Amino acid sequence: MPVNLPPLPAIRAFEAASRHLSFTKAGEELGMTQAAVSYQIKLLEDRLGFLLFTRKTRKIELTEHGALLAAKVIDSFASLRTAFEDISKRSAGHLVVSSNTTFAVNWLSNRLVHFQMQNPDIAVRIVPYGPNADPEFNEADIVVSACKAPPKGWYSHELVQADFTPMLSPILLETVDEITAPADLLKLPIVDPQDTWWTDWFTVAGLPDVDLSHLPNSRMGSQALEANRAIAGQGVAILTPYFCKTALETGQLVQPFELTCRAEDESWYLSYPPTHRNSRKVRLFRDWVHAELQRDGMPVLSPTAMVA
Amino acid sequence: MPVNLPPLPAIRAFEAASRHLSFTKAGEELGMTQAAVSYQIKLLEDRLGFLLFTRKTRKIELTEHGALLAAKVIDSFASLRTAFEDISKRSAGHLVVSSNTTFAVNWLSNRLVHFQMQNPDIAVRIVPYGPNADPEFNEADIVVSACKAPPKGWYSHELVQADFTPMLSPILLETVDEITAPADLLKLPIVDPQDTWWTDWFTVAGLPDVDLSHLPNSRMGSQALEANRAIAGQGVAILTPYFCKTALETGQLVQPFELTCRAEDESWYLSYPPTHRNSRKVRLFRDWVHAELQRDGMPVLSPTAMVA
DNA sequence: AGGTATGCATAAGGAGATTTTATCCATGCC
DNA sequence: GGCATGGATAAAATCTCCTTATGCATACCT
Repeated sequence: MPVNLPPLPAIRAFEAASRHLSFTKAGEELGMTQAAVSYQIKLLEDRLGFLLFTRKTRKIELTEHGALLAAKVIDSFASLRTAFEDISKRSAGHLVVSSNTTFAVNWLSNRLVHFQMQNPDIAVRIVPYGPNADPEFNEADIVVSACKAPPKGWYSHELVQADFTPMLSPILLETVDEITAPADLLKLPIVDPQDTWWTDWFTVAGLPDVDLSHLPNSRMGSQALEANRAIAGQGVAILTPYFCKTALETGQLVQPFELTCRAEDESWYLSYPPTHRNSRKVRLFRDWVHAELQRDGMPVLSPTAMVA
Repeated sequence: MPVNLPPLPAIRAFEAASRHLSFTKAGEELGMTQAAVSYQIKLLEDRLGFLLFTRKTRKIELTEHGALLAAKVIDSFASLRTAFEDISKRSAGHLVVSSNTTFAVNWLSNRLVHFQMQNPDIAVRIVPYGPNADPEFNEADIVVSACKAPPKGWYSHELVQADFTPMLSPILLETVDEITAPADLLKLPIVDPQDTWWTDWFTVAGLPDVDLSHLPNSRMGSQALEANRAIAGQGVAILTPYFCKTALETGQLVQPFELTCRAEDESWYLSYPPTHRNSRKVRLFRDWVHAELQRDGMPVLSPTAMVA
């Protein structure tokens, strides 16, 4: 077990005083009075058992021992300072976004490059977020997720509400006679039939009694994967149109019905711990996300709107 | 002006916690509770704006940033610790004795070697003490001096009282017919006639009216030099027999009268600042001086006797 | 499986160090 | 000689920092 150091405030005072060779100046640097520095130095001298400074009139000089010690202490403090500076710089330049796969794949992946170009000094790393996510998400600066409740205690911005409607591949669509009524969907394989969105949607569509529980459950749990299966023609998936924009535009998916539902109690949130409230990198990313959403014509809440 | 560091207690807590990877153990090492460590770490994390540890159940791990920082902080603290250890060792092994020339020449010089042999780990340096002494005496660990009052605030041990009696070279003695009465001394040159000891001695010797003020004054101010002039036959000096022991034994000086005076208000003192109260090196030297005096048959006060 | 022990988080409260304020002193400088 | 500068010191205020007490999660043991 390491040796105990003398009281740290005393060491700090000594460090500053030995650099300035002045208690007054040291006090100014440390934001305290000359008296306090004097007190701390005396404390340290008493502790060590020898004088660190010889007090001449209107100036002080380091004693032999004092000079020896000062050199090393100044050095150690310089190391400490650069250590904290470095880590601060590094932290300021590294943004870890813990994102839901859906958002990461369908939204972030092809836009992130723009953020990078706008902010070349910030290195972004995307890490998965979810029930079985790497616990590394603890180190995330920002979380983007579809949760009923964002991480408690965190600052959260609602991004978009979770709309959903069935989607399928046009190729799959051709395999059936026609899809004119919601009930027609039941002729097709259903991707992730236990997703509660299905019953919600069917209910709104006028079929409150549809029971999908007997169907094999793929339990993908991520729109990104469900969308992939739908694109691959493996079935009908219930998806958020906004996140399928590209697939819809390129004709990989079609939306057979206009009817979309909105989950009132479930939204996409961007959140971050209170400590990041004033973090530049977080602010830049948050504002960038909002700007992107706005470009897409999404009804975006004020960038500063915050959900407690 | 250097960057401000985060609160030092927080850094210290982090340093220990990152070494132990345990708040509890860190607390034990630092002599505080686990709660206090936890508090300090959180403080630091808030200050930095990112987590330093990821809290798993029953153990903690350093985050990426935390690990980076820990390496450097541990390093800096190690430097600090060795700096203080080194200076303590060095201080413990260096003894600066600020001594009156008389004591240094007549007493210390030929005995010091014994102390060195008994304590090979202590390097002794003698520096002059006196009205026109090098201001370096400020760094002295011990002062030996004949003062009416030892440095105020210092711990002081009375060594011997200042006895004095006239001394002269036997060669000088032969140049006069005979010295039988104190008044005979006046036929000889007087070394340092303004030394108040002369009038004191003559008064006790029954010649209260002797006035030496008209004599040329050499103003040596140090028994060592006065003794040298006496040995050289340049006159009669008034000296402390104990410090002339060698010269008396070898016949370089003789003491014409048994009569010695004692300066009631003037003694030889060994003193040291209160901070050295428990210093090993000071204790060893002080006790050694007492032992030497005792070997000489001097009536020595208890080694722990202290004059406030 | 249940109980216990371990390790960290948190709130409230208090003890104590640390800092400030207010002087004092010495001396360099104009 | 008078003023300004720089440090020492005592008393008082402040405000960290630490402890106590408790809760919570979970690993480990029987």
